[in-house]
Amino acid sequence: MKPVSPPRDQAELLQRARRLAGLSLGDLARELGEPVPADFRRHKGWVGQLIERALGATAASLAAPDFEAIGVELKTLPVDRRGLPRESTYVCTVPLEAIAEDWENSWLRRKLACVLWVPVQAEKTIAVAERRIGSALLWSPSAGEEALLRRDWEELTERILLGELEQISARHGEVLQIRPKAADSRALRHAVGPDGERVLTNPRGYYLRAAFTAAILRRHFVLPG
DNA sequence: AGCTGATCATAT
DNA sequence: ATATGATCAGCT
Repeated sequence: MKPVSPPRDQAELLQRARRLAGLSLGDLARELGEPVPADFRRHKGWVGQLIERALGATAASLAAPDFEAIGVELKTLPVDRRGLPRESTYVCTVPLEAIAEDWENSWLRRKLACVLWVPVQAEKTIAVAERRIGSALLWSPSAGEEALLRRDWEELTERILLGELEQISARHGEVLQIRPKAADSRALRHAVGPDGERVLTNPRGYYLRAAFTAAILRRHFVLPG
């Protein structure tokens, strides 16, 4: 593993990310001295961690952005041959108690304030080492995008506060959804119950629907700059 | 084919 | 234990 220093500013980060465009995962793994898994069944975070190292992410602290000094979060985006996202994107854990926050101060909003999206081919018919990295884009939510996120977040948060978490499924939310996020379905966490009591439930995460990240990619191709 | 609920590895 | 990085795999 060759260490890469953190980028000094956003321009340097973007420049580094653009260099990766067109490289295969095998190329980049070889540069970094990393073995390439045959599939991701037991290596689900492999691509993200490879790109982190390549760009010099400060993987030190947990609750901070990937590039702490310049306030940028890194997300790889698994795309098909057409360049469209195949999967939803995990954002952060859903707080289930002690939720005394509003949208402006929410964990979700902070996480999404500035994101470097790095598209990576993820079609299973392409061998992992042959999958190519796409052109990265540095994104902050537009007013419209933030309004959509906010509406979903406020609706979901209200239901959690009312103790209705068990009634929330992945079908709720237009652009944002809540799904399980844990080692397995036996993992438990405290949450607010229907009568305000403490109950145990599965940990959940916020995910961006693939249609939403597809719109982000589209916007950047339509509106360059 | 797409989506939802479940799951896997690693670091701290 | 709980956060990070996500993809898997069965069902509709």
